[in-house]
Amino acid sequence: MLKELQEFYGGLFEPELLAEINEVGIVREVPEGTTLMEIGQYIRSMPLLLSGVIKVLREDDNGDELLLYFLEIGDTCAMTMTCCMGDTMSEIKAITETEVKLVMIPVNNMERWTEKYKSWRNFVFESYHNRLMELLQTVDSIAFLNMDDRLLQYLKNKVKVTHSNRIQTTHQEIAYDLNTSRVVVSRLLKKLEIMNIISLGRNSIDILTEI
DNA sequence: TCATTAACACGGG
DNA sequence: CCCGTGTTAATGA
Repeated sequence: MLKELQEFYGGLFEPELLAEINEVGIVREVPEGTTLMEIGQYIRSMPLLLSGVIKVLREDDNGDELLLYFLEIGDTCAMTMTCCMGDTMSEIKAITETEVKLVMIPVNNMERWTEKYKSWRNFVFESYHNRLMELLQTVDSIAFLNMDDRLLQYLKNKVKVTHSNRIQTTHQEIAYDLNTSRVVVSRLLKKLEIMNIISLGRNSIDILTEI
């Protein structure tokens, strides 16, 4: 039995299901910055996240991207589940934010597990629910918040998923995620620095206070 | 008013 | 030198 699987999903799944996951799952270690899923791509296996962070994006025709949410340990991709069942294409793009370790589960197990294991059904429903909630929060922030607050929420989110007060990224990268320009990001970050909320460095942002 | 775009200078690796 | 950063001017929504 995989150590991480037992550790993180042991309390969630029945031993029998864990054993099945262990049997059919393929462990993959993926470096940072790898595209796991493209828009329009068909999905053949479902990932269970063991460690690391995955960034989920929406992309328009021009290639402009917008961050939807992050996936952490214990999360799975909700889009994958619908895609697997209905044999449809992915509507989103997924990139590894950090180095990631995951278990790939072939889709043909989905249906059987959903019938057989209560814990699996719950997990799927819960994942759906969580993703939907995160998505709603993102929609809210775009609809109701101005860029200052969106940026703050973004930073806060980053701190949460990376478990670090130092964010390693460029202003341009943030601008892409929030679908705005670097000038704005630089200006707002500078403002936050003057307010002693953050400290800026090259390729890094330190969060000084609890946001 | 505020975002975007283009342009430029500064400086660290 | 290259790249990330900070700023400004012009333009538009």
